[in-house]
Amino acid sequence: MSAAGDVLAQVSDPRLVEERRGQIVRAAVKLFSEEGYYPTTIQKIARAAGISTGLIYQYFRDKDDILFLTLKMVLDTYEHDIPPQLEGVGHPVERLCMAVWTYCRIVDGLLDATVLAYRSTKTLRADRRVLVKDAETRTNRLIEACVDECVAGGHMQEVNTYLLAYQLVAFAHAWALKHWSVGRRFALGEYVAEGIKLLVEPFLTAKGRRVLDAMQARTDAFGSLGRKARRRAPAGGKRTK
Amino acid sequence: MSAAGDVLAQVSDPRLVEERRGQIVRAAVKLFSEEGYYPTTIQKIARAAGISTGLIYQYFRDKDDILFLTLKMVLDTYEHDIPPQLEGVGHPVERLCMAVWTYCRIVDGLLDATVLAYRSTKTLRADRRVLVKDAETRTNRLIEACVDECVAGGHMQEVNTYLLAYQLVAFAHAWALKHWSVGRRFALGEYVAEGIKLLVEPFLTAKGRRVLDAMQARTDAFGSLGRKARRRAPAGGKRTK
Amino acid sequence: MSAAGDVLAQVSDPRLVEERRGQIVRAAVKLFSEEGYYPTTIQKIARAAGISTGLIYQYFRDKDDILFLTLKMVLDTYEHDIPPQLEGVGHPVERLCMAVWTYCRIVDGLLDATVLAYRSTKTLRADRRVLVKDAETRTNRLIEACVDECVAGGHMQEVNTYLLAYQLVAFAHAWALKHWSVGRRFALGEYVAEGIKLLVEPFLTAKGRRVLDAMQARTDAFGSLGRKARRRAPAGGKRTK
Amino acid sequence: MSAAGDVLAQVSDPRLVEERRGQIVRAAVKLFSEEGYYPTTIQKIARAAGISTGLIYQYFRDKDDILFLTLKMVLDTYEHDIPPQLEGVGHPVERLCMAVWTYCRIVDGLLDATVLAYRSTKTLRADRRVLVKDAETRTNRLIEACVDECVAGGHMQEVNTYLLAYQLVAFAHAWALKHWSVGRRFALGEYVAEGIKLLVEPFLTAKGRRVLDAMQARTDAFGSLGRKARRRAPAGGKRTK
DNA sequence: GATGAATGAGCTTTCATTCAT
DNA sequence: AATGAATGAAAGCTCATTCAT
Repeated sequence: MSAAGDVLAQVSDPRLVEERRGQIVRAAVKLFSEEGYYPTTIQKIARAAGISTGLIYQYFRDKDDILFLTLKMVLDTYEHDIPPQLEGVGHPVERLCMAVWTYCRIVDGLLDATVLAYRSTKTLRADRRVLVKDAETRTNRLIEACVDECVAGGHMQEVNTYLLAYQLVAFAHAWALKHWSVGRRFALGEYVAEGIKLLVEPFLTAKGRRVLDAMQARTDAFGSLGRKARRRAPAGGKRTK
Repeated sequence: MSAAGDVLAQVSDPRLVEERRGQIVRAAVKLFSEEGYYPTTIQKIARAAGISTGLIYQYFRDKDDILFLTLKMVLDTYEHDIPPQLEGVGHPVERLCMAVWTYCRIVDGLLDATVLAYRSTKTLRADRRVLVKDAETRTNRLIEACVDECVAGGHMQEVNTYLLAYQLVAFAHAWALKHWSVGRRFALGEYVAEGIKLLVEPFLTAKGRRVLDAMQARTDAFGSLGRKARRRAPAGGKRTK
Repeated sequence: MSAAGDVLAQVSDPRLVEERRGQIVRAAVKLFSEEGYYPTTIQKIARAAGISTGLIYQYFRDKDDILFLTLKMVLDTYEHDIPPQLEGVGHPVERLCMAVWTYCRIVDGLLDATVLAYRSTKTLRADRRVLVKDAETRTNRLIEACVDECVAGGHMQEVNTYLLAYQLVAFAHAWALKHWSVGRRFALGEYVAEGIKLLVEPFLTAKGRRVLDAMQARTDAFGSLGRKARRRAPAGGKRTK
Repeated sequence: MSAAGDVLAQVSDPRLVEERRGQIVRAAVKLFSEEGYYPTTIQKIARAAGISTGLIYQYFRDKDDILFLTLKMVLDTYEHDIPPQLEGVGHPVERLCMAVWTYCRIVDGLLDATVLAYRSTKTLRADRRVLVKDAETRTNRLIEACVDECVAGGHMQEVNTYLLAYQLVAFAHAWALKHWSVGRRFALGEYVAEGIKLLVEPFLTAKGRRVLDAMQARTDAFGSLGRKARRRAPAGGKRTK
């Protein structure tokens, strides 16, 4: 737990460490996302974070360290922000849809950072890379678990849940990776609705399908959101922030 | 037509230009794929290509130029290697399956290079980036066209062909991007077979499904290949060469 | 008297100044000796001294200041530790031998620090350097005086006392400077005994020689010490502490 | 022979390597000697050598490499310049005197560089340090061999030849190390003459002494040189060059 | 008096690019 | 057409020194 993944700080006050690292990582996410890892200099990060160059090295051992925490932050967001949204959602099919919807929303909020994760994971030192992949695997399992529940409850046919989960994740990621194309054609809500139609609906049993229909009737689920989203993001610019 | 995408050479003999560029790009694909764009130095490329540093600048204006041609080579492979495989394949469903299968095989042959495309497209100068995305779009259209044919022929239900094509492409890419996980669980043939089950079969009409069944019975299509592939790649670790 | 050599402190209480400086210089001697002046950071000194970085600047104006006091401490040890050992020793020849013996013992206790003095004197600011050299000169004079006494008393032939003193000092220093070679071959006592044979005995008059013989017979002077020392330092690797 | 001590160059032409390294080392000897290793920047060395910063790294792996070759150059000068001077000198006593005299002359020509060797050997990486010490040992053996010959020929009493050789070396080095004091009092020739009186003469047998007397009568050996030298170096400035 | 977080100048080193040969 | 030595700007990182608390 303390081995490869730890980023040691030279400053003792934990509150300060927390705060400064936040400052730095926020600046780094933005810059790495916009320009990439290598073109982003420590100087630029420092300036963007409003601190001096030297100070960065009180909180990170080297540039790789910054990238690691930056990617970890993104991956952790995926991992930690989905479960709370599922709380209280009882039905497996609803849970799955909510998971997909939440995942896509998170990606939408971390558009550039998601692209960054794809671009820069390989840049990390090998031991770090493993940790990032582990985090990704855990997030996949979250989705996979939802699919499993559906199958177990007889709401979904027997499918390769591992691959279907992967495909759902790929779908969410594509919102960021291919945003230049996909984002021009769909609002987020529409995108998610189409995704459900493509990657969830076909595998539902009659029983499961009824749940989905009911759910959609009840909430007009993603349509409304979609229309809202469309108004706010027709062009598709940077939105990491 | 000659504007952004052209890579000017200072050498006049076109045959030589062709040859030298091939040498250089082959070396670059390998190195960029393995270590990434920035850590790969021009000197390393020259050494790997068996020529001198200076000579590279007779055939490329700068390092970005090399990356551009390198990515273009990868994208062009996608674009150009699929159609010949479809030639003579008459039935839309068969064509679609063959397209997916071919795409995955190409990706399998360019594992690292595919990852490179994801990592480094954003590194390109903006005008170049557009050209790469265009090439990607054209490849997508290839798949989309197959899907369209299926729908038009009544072999497939009405679906969002654009998105389905995207999902199929994402599926092929995932073989490279998530090879560390997927490659450990499936042989290539199995992977493709599962993909068809997940992203093609569910949308087929009864008519279409019969074609697929017949096809699979006839060729034992991917199963055999899968078994063959399995023997050769149990661990996972194919390298672009 | 207060010009170049003074190291100003910002703290008023003299007792405290004394104590803190002692703390700091002790840490500095150790670190400078082990790693050299430049590789030793102020932070390391502070940590080794058990105080904060900032506090050092309350007692020293800058890093050069610390080096100065550090070297001064070493040089002062030479200068101040010899005379007490000569007290009560009446005969010039005995005094000379005792001086050499004491000098070597001091060097043995400050092995690394002696090397430090050779390495780092030139690093000092010019005005400081002079002071260090003055201290060295005074120590030399101590030895020279002993030689002079011997000559004056007719125990030693007319020699260039200045040079002989220098050579005796060089002999003592060599115990530290060439310890990697000399320390492997001799115990300290043997080394000193050989030094006397080489640099004192040859110049003694018959009269002086008799004194030396008597002295050696009486005390088995350095032989015993030599044997003792040999047991404790067969390998060579005494560290300043 | 090729292990730790080798300094790899990235340039292939050996003549060029030789020349450039000479340029660089000459500049480095001068600068390291004057200001010390750490305060001398690569930029300064490059400027002094009349080349660009980057070029230095084509001929040296890092700064430590430069220091190593610099010190090696000094040590090699000691080792290689003495033997030729002994050629044709037949008598052991004459050979010994000539060796001492030559050593001192070499030191005189490398005043600052000799000081540098004392200051900076410890700065070298451990494996390199050993090589430098080996070179020093070999030079010592040169002197020791001369002493041995004298003893073997019955020209010198039985003495600890190892230690006597060390003292003679220390004597030569002192001309550089304590030049601020010694150089003010003696011309080089006088210094050497006094050294012979102090460290050679006393140990000669009657037979050996006669040779020395004859030699001094014949050549007025160092006196004349001493006077010459005195005129040229009364103050004692930097003379490395 | 004491702390230690913060600063920023300055260092070593790399590498895309040029150009004399 | 080809070489590869040479350039120098720019990067990551360190550390003496300061100063708010």
